[in-house]
Amino acid sequence: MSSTLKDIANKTGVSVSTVSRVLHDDSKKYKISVETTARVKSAAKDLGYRVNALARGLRQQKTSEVGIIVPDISNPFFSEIVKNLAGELRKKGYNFIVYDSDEDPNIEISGVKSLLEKRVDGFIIASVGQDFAHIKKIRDAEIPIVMVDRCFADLDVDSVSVDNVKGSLLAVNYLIKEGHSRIAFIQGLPGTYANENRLKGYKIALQQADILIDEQLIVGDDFRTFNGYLKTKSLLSLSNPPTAIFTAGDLIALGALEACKENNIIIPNDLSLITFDDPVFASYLSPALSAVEQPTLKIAEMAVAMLYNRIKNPGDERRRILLEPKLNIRSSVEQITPLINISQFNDGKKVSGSLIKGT
Amino acid sequence: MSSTLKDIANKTGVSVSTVSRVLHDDSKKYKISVETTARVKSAAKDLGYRVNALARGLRQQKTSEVGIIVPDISNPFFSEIVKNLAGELRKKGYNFIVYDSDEDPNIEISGVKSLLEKRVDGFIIASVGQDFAHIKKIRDAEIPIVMVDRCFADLDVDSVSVDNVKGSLLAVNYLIKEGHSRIAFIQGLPGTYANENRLKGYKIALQQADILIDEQLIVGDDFRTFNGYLKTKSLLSLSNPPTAIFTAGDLIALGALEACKENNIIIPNDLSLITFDDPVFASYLSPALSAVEQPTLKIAEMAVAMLYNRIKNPGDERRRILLEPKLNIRSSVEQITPLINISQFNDGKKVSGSLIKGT
DNA sequence: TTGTATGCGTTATCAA
DNA sequence: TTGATAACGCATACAA
Repeated sequence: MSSTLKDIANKTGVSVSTVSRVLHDDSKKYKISVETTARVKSAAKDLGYRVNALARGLRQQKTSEVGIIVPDISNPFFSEIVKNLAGELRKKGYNFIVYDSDEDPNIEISGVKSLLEKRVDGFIIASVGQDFAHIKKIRDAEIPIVMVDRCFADLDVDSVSVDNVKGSLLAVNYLIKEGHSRIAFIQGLPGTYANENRLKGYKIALQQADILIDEQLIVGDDFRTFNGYLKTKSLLSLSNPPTAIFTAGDLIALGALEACKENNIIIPNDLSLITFDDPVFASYLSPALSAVEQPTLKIAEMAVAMLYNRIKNPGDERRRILLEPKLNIRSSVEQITPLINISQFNDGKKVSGSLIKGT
Repeated sequence: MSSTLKDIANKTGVSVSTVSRVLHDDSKKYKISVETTARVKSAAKDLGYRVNALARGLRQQKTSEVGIIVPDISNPFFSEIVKNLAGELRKKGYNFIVYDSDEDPNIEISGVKSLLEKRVDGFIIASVGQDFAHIKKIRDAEIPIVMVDRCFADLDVDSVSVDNVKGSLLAVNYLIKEGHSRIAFIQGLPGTYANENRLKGYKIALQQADILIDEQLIVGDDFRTFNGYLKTKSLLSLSNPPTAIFTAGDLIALGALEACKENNIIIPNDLSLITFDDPVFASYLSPALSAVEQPTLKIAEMAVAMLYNRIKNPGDERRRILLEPKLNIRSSVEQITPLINISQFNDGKKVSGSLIKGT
């Protein structure tokens, strides 16, 4: 249906190359007469010419496309990331293809395969799971790639993420400061970079306050709402339930909220809640949810800048960027009278005050 | 970097065509010896062969890709739509490319252009703005397309959306039933299909109840949070402010909530609020937000089914599907004592009770 | 100032 | 049972 350079050439009586040059606005460069230029341009318009990106990509061995893969585009955090990524890429003249891996490593792998077949010029991936063979393949094929939010400790690839350990420290130290010591952690997918570091921060905070880590209080297996719901239910039914819950992601927190509502648990009176990730609607929740905010715009900016740099300077050293999280205190955490083991905390010798500034 | 059929042919000593056949699992069909088949397959693996989708698409004149364009991927409604669309398309063996038009008609137009250049096999678009020349171009080029959520009254194209008029009737009739008569409507982008029909439903509901339409109470200009915030502020400062606000979208409602909070307006005591769109977090808001729910999964299913059918049977008659909205009553609307003009409503001769069943 | 010819990687047609 | 070859649409080196 759509016309080609050849069609225009036939119609105007010039050669295909001349048409190509004109349409690239290279008329001056090749000293093509104004008259031919005009004739070609008008013919192109008449015929509704549209360049064929497949042919062009094949010929030029590049597509000006980058492939983006995220675990869950309906998760507010990722949809914001994608949105910001989109804006940044547009500025640089790149198009992009988005894949939703649905938190499934296999879908992610097939997404990578498909994008590779499409010959994208680069990748931006928030990876799921523990396995990174497919990521390594991309890197080793010298195709520019940067990991966002989720990356791998053992794989040397450009990456941008928030300092997850610090984020957890911020949240848990705050809970401790408010008198909590039975603090549960509902985690996301175990083994993932983000989850392990958030867990690590949680544990460090407790240790620094000389609070014993109770494995019963570390639960959960993915970043979805239902996980939060289910695990909150079981935490609530413990003989010695927690006084506070820290969730590893916003969707998990939503699930926790739902479980509490069902059980007539009032937050923060009966239970305190704080979460990693700070979705737009956090302040309108009931109660307004205290949360650790990630700098999504900065993450996107950095990711695109790094990808761009990698495309232009493939030889540069790889970098891992860690961005600062921010604690937003609202009203889902209540100060409680410290229990026994908190007395140890109160001589305060192990708690780093600097981490909870801003409170 | 990546190897080609030719590389494999060279390595194995067979022709390119044979390689192609083997890799298509057409060995039996062409009676290619088991030995050659094995040699080719192993060589392909060794060389890390990966089909070049550009070359294939160019040759076959089809890509098995569909282009999706939505106004705002960070809007929960659209991210859900995209997610569901993705799942449905995957089932049918289609890949897809997502575009975020950022509620900007020009970005949408350039998105269409770019996807056309990529030679996608079909489009699914939630369009922004009033102009549909670019959509018409797609249709007239006989490229399958279905519009979702937002479409055009004057353009005959396959489409799926919720019954917007009915959705508004549901919401506003409910408000009226609760005794409200000064009901404001904060609209989205004027001139868009969704907005005009939501506005229409709002007006019909008022007229049916013999409530005078006060143009002062119809405000707003886009579907974003800030619009909701700003317009709520100005509605609140009216000498005769509304007792209830109906917002045309979830983001607008969020903005309204923020404005109320700032002005110390308690919902629903001081003001009732209800919105079109029912995001996942609606029930956790403070207060739980009453909302008109759209069947996002069904919208996605229908859209993909229609697109698929259009690809297979280009000649079929075009259809416009209208899906049923659902009113979810929570706690953001308060019953108030009817004002004067509501007495007219109380003889009830014009109100269709059937529309508010489910309450 | 413009044209010719070649190749990007596939698939499909025809031939052997 | 396999191979040679043309064509998809474009960009570019080389000619003229």
